[in-house]
Amino acid sequence: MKKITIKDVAKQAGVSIGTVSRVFNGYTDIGEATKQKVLRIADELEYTPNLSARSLSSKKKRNIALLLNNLELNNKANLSMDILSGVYQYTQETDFEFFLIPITTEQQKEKSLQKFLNERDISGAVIQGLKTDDPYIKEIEKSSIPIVLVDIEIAGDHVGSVSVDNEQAAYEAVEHLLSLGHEHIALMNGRKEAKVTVNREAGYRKALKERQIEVRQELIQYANFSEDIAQMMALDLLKNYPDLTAFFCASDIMAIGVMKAIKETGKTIPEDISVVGFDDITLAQYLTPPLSTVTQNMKDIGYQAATLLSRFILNEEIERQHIFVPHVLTIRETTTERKTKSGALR
Amino acid sequence: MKKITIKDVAKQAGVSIGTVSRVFNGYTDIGEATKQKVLRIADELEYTPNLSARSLSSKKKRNIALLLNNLELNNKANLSMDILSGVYQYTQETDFEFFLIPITTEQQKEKSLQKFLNERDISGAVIQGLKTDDPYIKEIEKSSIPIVLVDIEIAGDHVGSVSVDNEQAAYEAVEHLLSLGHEHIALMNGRKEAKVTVNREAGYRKALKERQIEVRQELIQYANFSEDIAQMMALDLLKNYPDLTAFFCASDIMAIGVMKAIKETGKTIPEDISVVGFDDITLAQYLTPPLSTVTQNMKDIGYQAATLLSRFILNEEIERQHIFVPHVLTIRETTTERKTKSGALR
DNA sequence: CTGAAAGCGCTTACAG
DNA sequence: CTGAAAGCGCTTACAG
Repeated sequence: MKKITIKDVAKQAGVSIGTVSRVFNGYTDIGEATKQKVLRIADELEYTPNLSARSLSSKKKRNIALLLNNLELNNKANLSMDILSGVYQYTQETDFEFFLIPITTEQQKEKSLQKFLNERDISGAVIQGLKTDDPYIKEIEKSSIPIVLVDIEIAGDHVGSVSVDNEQAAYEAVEHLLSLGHEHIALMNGRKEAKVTVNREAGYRKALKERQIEVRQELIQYANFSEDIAQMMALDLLKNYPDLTAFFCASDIMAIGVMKAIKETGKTIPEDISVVGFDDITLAQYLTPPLSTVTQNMKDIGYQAATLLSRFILNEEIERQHIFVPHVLTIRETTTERKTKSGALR
Repeated sequence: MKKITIKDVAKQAGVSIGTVSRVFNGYTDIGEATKQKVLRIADELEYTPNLSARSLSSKKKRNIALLLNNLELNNKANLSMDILSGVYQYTQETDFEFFLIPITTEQQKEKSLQKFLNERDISGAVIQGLKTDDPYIKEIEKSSIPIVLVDIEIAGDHVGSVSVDNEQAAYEAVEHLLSLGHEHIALMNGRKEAKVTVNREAGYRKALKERQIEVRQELIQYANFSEDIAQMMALDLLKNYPDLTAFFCASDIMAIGVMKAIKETGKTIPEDISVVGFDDITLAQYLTPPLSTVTQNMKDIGYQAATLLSRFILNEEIERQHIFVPHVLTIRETTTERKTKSGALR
């Protein structure tokens, strides 16, 4: 099957290739008759413009990429696919071309972002999974490539970000626990380098402060978003601080570790210890008991990110460089009122 | 930041663009000195060849794509990301370029596979999530595009497939149940149009036959890989056939539905009813009780598929067009010996 | 070992 | 409204 090109349809239709090109690019000053004829022939021949050629010759750049950092590490939580769906849907609705580029922190050291994008004439990218100490962060700050980051905010007039309002969401989660009567609430937090870690901790502190409850530094742990580490740390916490009655975890994955630790010590969830997670990954609702958590709509995050990116690329008016996507606190069965033991604390 | 091209490095290095091109394409008949110089300059300038231009001008095609059909529907099981990792890893290890193309059954009607691939000069694709009644199946059969299908086998000398040995795996799963003393085993099967459905059913039948146990058609249900439908059907089965003591489910997602149904009827797993799933999605080990299931290594499947595809593209010797990737029966806690009631059956 | 040149499949001013 | 032509950034015979 010989590849059919613009020449073939031009010849068949008896017009020049310029004309064929024009009808395919939506030029309006084309005779209706020739336009129809070209379209008909193109259809018969099953012609589609070659995107490489187009992107080479065209000045308008309409390629956007989704860069997924450390895909395999983040795989369990399965958030990337949803973001992908959102970004992809946006490109489908508009006339952007979509590219997926998996990267790793290692690769960032070897090949600049600029190179990745130049290779494919990509005009901007949404990036997920970047940590504050990743090499690309610095590059993004000093370059002028349009970039939208998921879950991490950095400076620059060509860079935006989208996420849920992590501080507010964490605040609500902790406030939920507080309203249930819990006072000694541990925070199982993520990797210190992650922006969300800082924000979620701020929400935790704010909620406690509002209720005039002292923040106990020893109840704040950083488990690097790891189920196993969270489990270990929770075990320690449970052993050393018997007055603990609740955990707020900065990710569902860590909440799973925490729940395992709680069960290990023979306590029950939520009667003895309440747990709130963050993310609402697929797993969350299938845990026993089903996990109360902060639901983020990752597909929406992807869609919004792509939308914002396109505004940067098209040089359109930007109202806000940082977009908050709505979250909701989904209360399932890992949270309940603190049980008041006889001679309880306080 | 001006885009830097082959011309820039040629000028800087004082050579022709042809020479620069040659060093970047690994030609061996280049003076060592000029080669080093070109490389140095290219590095200083942060030059990378533009892939669009390369793919336009080059005759060798080194682009492969992963087509993911109905991504969003299959999202829960989260198998696609693993396949993606596998295919991507292969392209990284070789010098193929990787493209991801999400498609839907709807889109298949509007745009031929050929068109999708022509657009980007893609020489072959691995496709996941295709059903036997999808439009592309016919197109693949009559075209001559190198294609490797995951989980579905079709005819053609330019098409291959990779999957676990579904019949054998199902056989082992059911045999496991049989060896535990179960005799009345329901099969919660998938969508009839899926090839895996047929194969897994064959394995189920084979296992029963070997033990001379009659296959009861009424115990075989097709739940379309849906959790909810499986739940409904299992409920009916449980109601109408009280002698049932085990379920073999053709996917973990359906196993989840079945487990819900069992709990709904007040029975316990595995004491009253044993359950075996298929896939070993992330969820499986977090269920209560953790699900016994057939583990497939989807990343390996992706990697093998890409490997096979490259052989088609490069016109290399193909030993087998269908590759079986090893599976393992992972026994967790949803299966146990059939309890022998007083006056039990048989 | 290396340069000059044709060509890949398009887009887009420029004329008319 | 449409054609002719330059040009996008490369690769690759063809000479020498």
